[in-house]
Parts: sequence; C-alpha cells; structure tokens
Amino acid sequence: MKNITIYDVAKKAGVSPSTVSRVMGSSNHPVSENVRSKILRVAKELNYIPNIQARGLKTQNNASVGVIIPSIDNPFYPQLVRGMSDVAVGHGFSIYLSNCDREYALTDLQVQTMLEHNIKGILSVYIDRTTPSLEQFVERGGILVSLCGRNFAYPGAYNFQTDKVREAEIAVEHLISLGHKKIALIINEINCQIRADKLQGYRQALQKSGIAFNERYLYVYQEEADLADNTKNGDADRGRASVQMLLERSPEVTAILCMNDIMALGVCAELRNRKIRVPEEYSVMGFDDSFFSEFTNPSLTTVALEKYEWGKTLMQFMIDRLEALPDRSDSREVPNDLLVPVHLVERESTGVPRTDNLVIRP
Amino acid sequence: MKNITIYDVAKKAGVSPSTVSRVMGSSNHPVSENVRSKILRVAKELNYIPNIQARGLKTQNNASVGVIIPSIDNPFYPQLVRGMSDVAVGHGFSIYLSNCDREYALTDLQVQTMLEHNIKGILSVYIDRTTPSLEQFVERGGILVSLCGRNFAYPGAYNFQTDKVREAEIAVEHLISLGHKKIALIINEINCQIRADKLQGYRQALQKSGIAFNERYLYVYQEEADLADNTKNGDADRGRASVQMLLERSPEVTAILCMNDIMALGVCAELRNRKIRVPEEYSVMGFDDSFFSEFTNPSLTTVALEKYEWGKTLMQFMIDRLEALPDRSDSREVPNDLLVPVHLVERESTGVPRTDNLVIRP
DNA sequence: CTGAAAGCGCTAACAT
DNA sequence: ATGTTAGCGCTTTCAG
Repeated sequence: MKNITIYDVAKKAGVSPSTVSRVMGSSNHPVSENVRSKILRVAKELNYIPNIQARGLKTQNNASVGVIIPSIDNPFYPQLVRGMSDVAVGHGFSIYLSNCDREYALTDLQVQTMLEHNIKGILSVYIDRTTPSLEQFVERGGILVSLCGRNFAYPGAYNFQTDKVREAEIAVEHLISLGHKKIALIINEINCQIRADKLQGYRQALQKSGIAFNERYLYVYQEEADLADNTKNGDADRGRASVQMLLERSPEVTAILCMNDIMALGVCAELRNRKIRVPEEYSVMGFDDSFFSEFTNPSLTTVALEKYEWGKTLMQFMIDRLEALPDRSDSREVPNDLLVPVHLVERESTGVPRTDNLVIRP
Repeated sequence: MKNITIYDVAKKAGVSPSTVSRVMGSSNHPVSENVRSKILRVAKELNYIPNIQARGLKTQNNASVGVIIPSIDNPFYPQLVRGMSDVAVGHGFSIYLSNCDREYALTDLQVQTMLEHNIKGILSVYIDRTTPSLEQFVERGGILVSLCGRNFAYPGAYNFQTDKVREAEIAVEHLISLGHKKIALIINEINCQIRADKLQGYRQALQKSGIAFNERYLYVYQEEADLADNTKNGDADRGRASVQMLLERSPEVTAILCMNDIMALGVCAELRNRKIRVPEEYSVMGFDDSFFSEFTNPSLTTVALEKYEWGKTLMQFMIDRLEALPDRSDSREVPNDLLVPVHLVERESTGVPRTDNLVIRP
C-alpha cells in the first residue's frame, strides 16, 4: 500500500512532478491556470496527501514553533498558549509544546529535540536560564523570542520584557492607597527573574511611600519535593501553609500580597478556616487575574494581564520573523508597546486596613 | 554552513554510515562496544544533530502523537495533557496538540495536518464527531484512541468509555441522599455525547429514587456566538446567567447541579450577589474537581476525575500500541479498568435542603 | 510556463 | 559485526 506522491499526481495529470510541487506547495513560481486547476482536481481524486517530512527535509525547515513554558498545568499558561495556537494555526503553523518546569536539564533536552526537528522558531515564556542547546539554536540561525527571559540577552534573541517590577508596584500602591502600611508578600523561592522583579517592585513601592521594608513580612516559600507532584497545583497549598506561618510570625500585618491568584485563593481559604474575614481583617491580593478570580468569595483583587492577547501577539511576532527568514538584518530590538499593559482589577478581597492594631490570634 | 550528518560522523570515526545509523537510532542491530563508543564520542565532538525529518521520511513514521481536545483553555484539559505529555516525553515522543473547539471542520483540518506529518497515533478526548480525515487515518493504519467518543465505533479505533452516565448518577444520588427532591441541572447545549450522558444519568438517578423528571428544572444553555470569544472562559458566566433564569422559573428547586465546577462557581457567585446562601438555601454541585474547587468559598462538592492519571494511562496505552505497530492483530477491546474510577468529593457547597418550601425571591 | 535531475539525511535490506 | 546501496517524497536550480 504505497503512498500517493506528487509523481502519481503528475503522471495522472500529464505534467511533471515539479509542476505539481509548485501547485501544491507555497511556491510563487508561475503556473498556468488550467494546469493548476487540473492538478488540484487530480490531487483530490487521488486523495493526495503532501508529505510534510519530505518537504521539511528538503527545505530544512519545519512549520512548527517550539513553545517552552514551565507547565501547561498552571492556570497562567493555557490562555497564553491558546492565543499562540490560534494565530499559529491560522498561518499554517503548529505548536511544539514543552513543559519544562523551569528545569535546566529538561529545557536543554527539549530544545535539543526541537533542533533535531529542524524547528526554526522558539518562543520561551518566563524562563531565564539559557542552555547550551538554546545558544546553539540561535547560532544556527534560529529565531528565539522570549518573554521575560532576562539572561537571553545574547545577540540573536528577541527579548520581550513585560515590567514585572511595575506590576508589583501597582499592587502595592493599591494597598498603600487603601491605607495599608504593613504589607506581607508571599512568594515562591526567588529562583527566577519574574519573582525577583516582583520582589523588587514590592520593595520599591514601599520605599516610594516612605515605608520601611520589613524582612519579617516577606514569606518566601522554599519549593521542595512537592514540585514534583504534578497531580495538583501546589501554589494554593503553599499559600495556605505560608499564611499559617504569617499568623504566627507577623499577625500585625494588614494586607497580604500573593505571587499569583492561586496562592491568594489558598490564603483566603486558610483564613476562612480560621474564621478570619477578608478583607475586614486582612486584605488579600494576587496577580494574573485568573479566570476564577472574578467568581470566588470574596472575589479577588488582582493585577490583570491579557494572556490570550499576549499569546497572539508573541506568535504573530514570531511568524513575521519566520516568514521573513532570509532577512537576518533586522534589529533585535523589540518594540515595547506590543503587549497590552497590565492593569489593576479591584474587587472584594482588598479594603481599608482594620483600625485596631490588635494582634489577631486565631 | 552545512549540517553535520551521519556521513560526517562515519568518515571521522572511520566506519560506515549504516553503523552510525545503528548507533544513533533505536536499532537493535548488534554493534561492537568499542565501535559504538567511538561513534558516540565522535558524534559529540562534531556536535552531530540527528535529523528527525529525514528519519521520519525514511521510516514513514513520526514520534509525535496527535492530541485532539476541545480547548486547552478549559481547566479540565491542562492536567490531562500534562499527564499525556509526561509519559510521551519519557518515551521520546512529543505531542501535537490541537484545540478543535469541537468543531467539525477544524477537527478535520487538524487531522489532515497530522496525516501530512505522518503521525501514527491520535488521542482524541471528548470529541464524538468523526470526520473523513479521521476515518482515512485509521484506514491507513493509524492508531486512534478516543476517550468518550461515541461515534468512533468503527473498527480500528480503541474506545475508552468512562461512564459519564454513572458520574452524573453519583452526583444526583448524593443530592438525593441529603434529602433533595427538586434538583435542577444546568448544562450547556446537548451537542456532544458526554453531555447527553450526564443528562441521562441525571434522569436515571431521579427515576431510581422514584422522583419524576421535571422539564422545568432542566436548564440547557444554548451556546451562541459567545463561544467564539476565546478571551475568557464562558462557563462561569453561563452559570451566572442560568441561575438568574432559574430564580425566575423554578425557585422552588433546592439543589443545583452544574455541568462542571466552573459553572458551579458562576452559580455560587450569582447567588452570593443576591445574598442567597449556599448551601443553606441552595445546594450547588459541579463536576471534575477542578484545582480551585477545594479553595473556593464555599468549597465545591463535586465528582472527581483523576485527570493527570488518565492522561498518563491514555498515553501509555497509545505508546504501547505504537511501539508494537506491526502487530495489527490485537483486538480493539479496551480493558475497562484502566482508568481510575470517578468518586464523589463532598465539600461545603451541598447540604440538606432548606425545610421551608417558600419560594425565594431575591 | 514547464520539465529533468540532483540531493536533503536517514534507514534497512542485502551483501560481506 | 560491518559496509553498500537504494530509495523515502519533496523542492529547486537549471535548461528549455
């Protein structure tokens, strides 16, 4: 049971394989209209299926773009990836998705695989450790577009920086404007740039308002083996655990800023367990405006990102470069107004600080 | 700038290309130990990158498995896909992910693309409209494993059926055991098998308890243009809208069963808006045990599925068949104990029905 | 506008 | 245990 090839189509249509190729592929070589339509008809009759692998082998190309994210099983990414996928599919591309858990070795391995597949575009999100394969990839002319990858600054990479520092500032400023002065930050281990940036934004906003940074209000959750458990999303539990600690160590705090909305959800759940009201006793706030944040009780104040739009923009940017491939001359500068800016979404979980300064003990 | 090929490696190692091929690929042809290690060393020195496309062209194969789901941007799927991805990657496979939105034309197109890529395995989840490409795919010897795809019953497809009917029964039985007799069901348009099954399970459980099915308690949300808006997850809003209708049409209901947890979240949010308490006035329940359901207020009673485990199992099943490819003789019967069963997770959103039978008017 | 022919990099008979 | 060789199906000069 042999495959139908352009040769079969050519023979039946009474033309040469090259002509068939020109019609089936994305060539701009001229072909007369009646020959073209005849080929198309015959191809349909024969149920011809182009062989993409053969094409890729010949053209040294691959119509997939590699997408590297920490994990699709983190509510931040599905929308982003969906945005990417929608524009990719619209342009005849597909996505090669890698869940790398921010792990160095795994990232390297996955990029290696992309190299083996002749992938020419990699979109990397919130990953900042570059790897040998990745460098090799750009050396070989691959197009690397990274979102918030701080160490990707070698030539050849397009580096989108969304301002995570500013993002955190917006949150803290909101809290301060409400009257809060003792603001805790719960965040996972500072092992990537976006977290470092958020921490910096937190400190910066405090400073601007003349509030001293208090180390005791900083809760950095050390990730351990629990990360390996892909069965559940750990951030909520980490929020839970951290708030227990907070209630011991710095109950005088009046607002709790969480690394993301999932963590904020965990924090709210734990407070509720202990019959502590949000926002009356503690204001709680997250980041990302995850899809559930509007519907929780209390609904979550958060800083929103247009994830779906960002995904689309990033992929469009990538495809523009990919399709202009031969032109290696354009600058690696990235227009910084491409991504729609973040904004505060004020909902129920934040309010004025409680007036007493009693230490609340559950 | 030419690529390094097995020929280059062969020359430098002083062996033939075939030997290199046998070492680099997954051949079981014997190669002496010192030749092997020498080749490996030289390959590393030369920074040899195997060309997967060439291999695929030759072997008529592709180490990707196609995964067709409605949308990754629906909280049900990320965990499932993560499970699939983890076992795939562990076996040297990768995933070709398709968000088909249950759309016929798009599904067909995506499968067509998989065909063009020489993909030999397709995993299809909660999709029950088969398409010409899909049939062509199995005709050509492709392995199709579908989860709850009712119309995939043609020979050549492996059909995992999780019992959606039973799943709904479990939910309704729980509600009945609590004392509820007037139970509403909010569900999206019955345009796929899993929804039809849930509806059937709902009716069946009522019947078993001698409770008459009441058409007025059935809220079928007709999906319209809103589906096209990929910007947000519509189910929560649909839950919201439906509960407004419910409060008009059948406020005497005491329990509200929702198609999934997102919808339940929307329902709870709307009830809360109207100062109606859950579960005191209305019990609310969903399906899927989404990651947030444990943390909402009230936390959601739901029917849990082991999404991550299911994904792993499904992919393992697929890879087993793929690696045994030549053996087309095995039966298409699917062991029905492979997927871990669903189970009830009782949390705060359900309780005994309110005792009065007053019509609540917000 | 169309055709002939070379070759992308690999694997798998088949030979040795 | 190793080598030779013939394609897999396509695109793309180059020639007409």
